Amino acid sequence: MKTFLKVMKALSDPSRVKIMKMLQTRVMCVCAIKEALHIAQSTTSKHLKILEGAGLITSHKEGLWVNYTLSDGGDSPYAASLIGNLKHWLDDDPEIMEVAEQLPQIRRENICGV
Amino acid sequence: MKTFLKVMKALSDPSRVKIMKMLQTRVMCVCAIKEALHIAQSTTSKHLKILEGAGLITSHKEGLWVNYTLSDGGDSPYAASLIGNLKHWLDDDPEIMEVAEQLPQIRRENICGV
DNA sequence: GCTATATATTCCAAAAAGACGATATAGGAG
DNA sequence: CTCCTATATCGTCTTTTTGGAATATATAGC
Repeated sequence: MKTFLKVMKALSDPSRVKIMKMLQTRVMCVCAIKEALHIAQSTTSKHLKILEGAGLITSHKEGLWVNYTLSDGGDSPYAASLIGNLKHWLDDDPEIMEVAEQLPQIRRENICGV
Repeated sequence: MKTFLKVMKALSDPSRVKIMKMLQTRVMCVCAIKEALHIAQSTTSKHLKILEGAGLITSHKEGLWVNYTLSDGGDSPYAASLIGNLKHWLDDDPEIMEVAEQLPQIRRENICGV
């Protein structure tokens, strides 16, 4: 029950859903996600932690950065199912499309001090 | 996005998940659900409204009672998917099993004034 | 009409979630 | 070691969610 609720709660917030949809396109570090969503860095970190705790995403350190990717869902069947469904869900949603459109311009080189 | 979030939020609460699982077994009126979950009647009504608003359940008046059943998911593809998945999810969950076990004893005739 | 019962709604207090600034930690560069 | 940058955590505030008592609504029976 707990693992199920974690997945549902994690996907109950628009920012976190947007993060999931962005990570479908490509790997992103915290600063890129924060820039894409126009939210504070601390807020971004917290959202990522919730998604990771639900088994929906995984983090990989790369020097100073932390890259986040979609999880393979191995931790939780609930996460696996939702990850799969989200691949084709919400693609025509206005909010998601808006984020997706500006995504190519969000590059780590332009945000972080390289 | 909104309809998706509604489904996720609706399923983010243990009582509401239990209601979904009980309705898989049979139709239930408000008083039976309240009795099965040991929660107040107003709380029960509110949970049911949230589930109904998400397209996960539907209500049918039968005289003084209101019977709730699982929705067919026609309103929302997200609801439809989750309704389907929940059919085989959480069957071995301790909390769900506890509720399921006492379900046969919860009959309207024993609770309401007939 | 009146009474009783099932459900819905309102109101309020407690708990949880969300956002942000400030601070702490970690890892690279010099 | 020191400085700088990316990320995580903490403290605080605001907003939302939750639960229940009280009240309102609806329907059946008389």
